[in-house]
Amino acid sequence: MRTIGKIPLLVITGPTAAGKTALALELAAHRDIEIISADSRQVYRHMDIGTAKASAQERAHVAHHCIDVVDVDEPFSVSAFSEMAHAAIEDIHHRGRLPVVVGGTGLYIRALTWGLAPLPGADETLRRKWHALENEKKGSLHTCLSQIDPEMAKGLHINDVTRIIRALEVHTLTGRTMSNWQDEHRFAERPYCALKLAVTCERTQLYQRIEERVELMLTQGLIEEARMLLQRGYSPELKVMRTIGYQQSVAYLRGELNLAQATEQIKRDTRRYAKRQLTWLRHDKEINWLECPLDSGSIDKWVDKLLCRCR
RNA sequence: GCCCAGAUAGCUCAGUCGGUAGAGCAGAGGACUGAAAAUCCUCGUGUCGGCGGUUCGAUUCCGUCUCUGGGCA
Repeated sequence: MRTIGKIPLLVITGPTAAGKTALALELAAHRDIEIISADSRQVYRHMDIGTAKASAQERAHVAHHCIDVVDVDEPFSVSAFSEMAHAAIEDIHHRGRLPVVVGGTGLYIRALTWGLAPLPGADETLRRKWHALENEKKGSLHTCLSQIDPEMAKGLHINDVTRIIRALEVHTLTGRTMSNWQDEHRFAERPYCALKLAVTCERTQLYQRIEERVELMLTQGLIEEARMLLQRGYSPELKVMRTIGYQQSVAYLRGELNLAQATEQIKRDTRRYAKRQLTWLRHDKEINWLECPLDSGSIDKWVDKLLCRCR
């Protein structure tokens, strides 16, 4: 793999609540860096507490990118993120600083470091049409896909409607099958000289950290924040409103859950989310794992290694 | 102290007219190319409270002990 001459990029990932932000901020204290958030929810304005964004003070110390860039009812996607992040990275590098990607959205990090097939974006009209079709007759989309793109259909469960629709969409919009595009792309791009770190903890400890964080979010006013989003006119039906923490807060505000139930569900769903993140990260062989009580200063070695490797 | 009801998976409980047991939740594992904090799939062995007895065989029936509720004193 050719890395010489490419922009050096540090990536800090890991499951939620493992301490990614803290690590990045520690690094910022004595290195000239800027942070690119790789977090599919921190991009939204007015979702601060529930997404554990770095505070205004923290952001005053280090420049942060890809945070607060869209409103809750605006469309956003991996590709929008990629474009934005690529531009930020290039800019940071040209200003002589080290770009550091920090976040737990695996797909965003993959797209950023391994590229993204040049596929068209979402077509809501098509999606609505197919959803209606599937509702009429369960399994009909999978049958349809197996005629168009049998290879893709074989790898997708009949109930995985999201991906089945995407595959149909790509075929309709490009005239080529999804599996064809994927075979061609294979996440084989390497636009940066990247070093990936993932912070993690022993499972019980991670779950304890999650519990503490959820409690903290609630005392910081997570439910009020959700109320504000509703007051701004955002429908609870929006995909983004189904985000962990907000979904349950809305249910509480509507009287569908009591506070204890809402709290328990937020904790549970966050645990499950962390588990899914770990599943995703586990098979990225480029990742260097850091065990969670991190001794301070340990990250410097990695930065030195990165800079040396990418010289 | 006496009476009653319980004791079965991490939790709540079902069940076995005697042939060593199963749901929900929790949890675990996996998938993932413009919805990704979303979405989708798979996974249930546990001294059936302890010790005796009856029986070819007891988690199930009987006795006893321990513990937990509730009631009466």
